Amino acid sequence: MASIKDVAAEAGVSVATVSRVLNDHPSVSAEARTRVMAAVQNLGYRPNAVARSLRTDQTRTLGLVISDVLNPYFTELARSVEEEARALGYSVIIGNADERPDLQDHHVRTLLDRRIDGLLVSPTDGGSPGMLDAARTGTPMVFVDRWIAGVEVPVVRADGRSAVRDLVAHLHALGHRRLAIIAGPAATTTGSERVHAFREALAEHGLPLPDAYIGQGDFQAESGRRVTEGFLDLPEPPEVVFAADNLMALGALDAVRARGMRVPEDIALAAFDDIPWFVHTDPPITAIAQPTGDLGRAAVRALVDRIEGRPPQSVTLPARLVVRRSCGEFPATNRSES
Amino acid sequence: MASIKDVAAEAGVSVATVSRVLNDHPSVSAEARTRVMAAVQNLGYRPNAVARSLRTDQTRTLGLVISDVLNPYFTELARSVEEEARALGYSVIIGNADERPDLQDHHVRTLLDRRIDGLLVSPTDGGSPGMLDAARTGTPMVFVDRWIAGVEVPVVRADGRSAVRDLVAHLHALGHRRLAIIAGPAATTTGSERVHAFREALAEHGLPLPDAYIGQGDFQAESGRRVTEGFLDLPEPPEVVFAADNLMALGALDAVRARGMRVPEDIALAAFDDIPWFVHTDPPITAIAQPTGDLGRAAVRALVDRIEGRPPQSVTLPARLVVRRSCGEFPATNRSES
DNA sequence: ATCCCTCGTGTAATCGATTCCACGAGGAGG
DNA sequence: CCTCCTCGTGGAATCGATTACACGAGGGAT
Repeated sequence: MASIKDVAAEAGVSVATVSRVLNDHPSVSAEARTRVMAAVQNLGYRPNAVARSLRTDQTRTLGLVISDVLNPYFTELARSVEEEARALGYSVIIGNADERPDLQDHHVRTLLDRRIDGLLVSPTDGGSPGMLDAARTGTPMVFVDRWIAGVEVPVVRADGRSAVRDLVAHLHALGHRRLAIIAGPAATTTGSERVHAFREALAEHGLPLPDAYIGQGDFQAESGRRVTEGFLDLPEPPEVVFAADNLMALGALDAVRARGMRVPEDIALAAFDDIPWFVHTDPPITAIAQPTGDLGRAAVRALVDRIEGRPPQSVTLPARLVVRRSCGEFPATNRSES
Repeated sequence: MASIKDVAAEAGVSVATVSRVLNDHPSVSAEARTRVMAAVQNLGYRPNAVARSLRTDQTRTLGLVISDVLNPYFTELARSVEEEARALGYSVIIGNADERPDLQDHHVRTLLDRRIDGLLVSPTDGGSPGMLDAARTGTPMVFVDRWIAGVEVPVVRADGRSAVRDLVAHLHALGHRRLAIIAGPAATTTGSERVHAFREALAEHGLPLPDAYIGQGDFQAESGRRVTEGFLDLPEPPEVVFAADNLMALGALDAVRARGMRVPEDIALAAFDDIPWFVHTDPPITAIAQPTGDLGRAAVRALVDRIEGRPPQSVTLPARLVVRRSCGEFPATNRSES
């Protein structure tokens, strides 16, 4: 592969001049410029990003460590992150933690070894050692979706509290009183916050949230199935199951169906995170939709601000309730479909 | 951030010795080794992958350019690719082409600039200039899922022909005679091959595939919707719509539903590519399942073989039909569910 | 005519690693 | 006791870029 030296030789100038042309530095004669351009064309020369990064100490690359690529919410997030980053002249390297702290750590370390300019993380647990190190040693970093308390890092996330309140009001109005939740891991903020918001919303209607109605999941489909089976085995099973993410809702649906029961006649179902398929499931699933694209874009902007020396800002965007049919229906009401 | 020089100073040895310890070269005294290890610990030193890559001319990184991250098929593929690559000591950088040739080219170029060791591509079109260049100049490369004729690159893909034959037999047995297909872009192999296989299978039953029953889609949901509307507007609409990927099936479902029609009573639906949600759609969708994980792993192994100087092999794995309820039901039959 | 700038260019240092080569110490063999 | 290896080590070149510094040519002001 042709290097800058080859270009210099071909154009009959020094490597310094070639470099100046490539980075369009002002003091290069028009003649030298055209000769260099021609040589670049002839040789099909492309600058070696590795060498450039070594010298300039910047890679124009962002790392994104997400909890689970198979979760449509995170893939949409990844997509918007890449889009915005590209618009700002950065590339993105995605690391998939699969909800495993050790994998998360592996990716953070690998990304740091590659000297990425900044890191976007949706932490899987309370913070793996490598990640905390990175935050402490001053690697530009922004948390997205989930965050870790006590770490000085901007956070870009959705606030689901008012949407959860809307959901509970909706369920209450439909006559449901025994509501259960499939929670995410308590070590994640989204895991604990959603339970918290749910409990508070229930309290507003004078409803309890007994321990038996809090199932411990891990944001994966299999745990949704397992927890739902537990609920159905209870002497007094809940009337509603609220899954804290879309994959656990999928698992819950599997479990309900395996028992030959129907949604919403036998049991109602709602989920946090909305995805296109929820419109076509049987029945269409009522969900809380996050402004995923906006979240991703805001996170990139915050990170790039931090990298380029501007003060980054934490951002919180509201989520909203999308009512469908999985919790039952009013005789006549206007329901929204996305 | 500490460099190898700092470690050398701290340990009281030369950088050469430090490097030897790090790459466990045999001729280093036990004493020097422990001193270096201690220094590494103290300083929290991590080798700079950028510098190492510049010197050794290898990045231990694979590039993966996929057609659309939002398509669950490709995200599953990406996941298995990353997994296998990690097991073999490589990282993966994913580029999302969004079915756009210009974006595909952007990613191929960016990845090449980063001097990745090899490239896994699922080409969006007949081959963008950058990609053909890469293939010609000898960048280790493997096509996955889709490929380009006439380019000397190993291909790892699924063969859907027998599954399509099974599907058509199933549809025929259910009494359907007017079968339509929503095709992918003709420039992609998966776009044209699936139509071809469908047409051949129809011919075996003496059924025609009129032009009006071939809709031109682009593997995105919106095109599935548009094409399906066209089918429904026909004087004699088809009895079955076969979508060449899962997103177009989603669009088709949208269109059918918007007309207030039901699947399979009013029109049957089948799709290429199976995804977990198809079990829970209304109705569950009959689909052709590819061995996605195996495909991803085989592709990585082929690419790494090529990179490390072993002869790479093309691989073709069979896809299989998964019958559900979206095409209608027999009075009594054994249907499989995943 | 002299001085001083500005402009275009080249030489060489540098980034952080790897690795070839040279060198000295010590042991084995004659 | 001398020679020859082997082993552990360090010096320095190298990968491909960027960039500080030096330098010579040419133009404007005095």
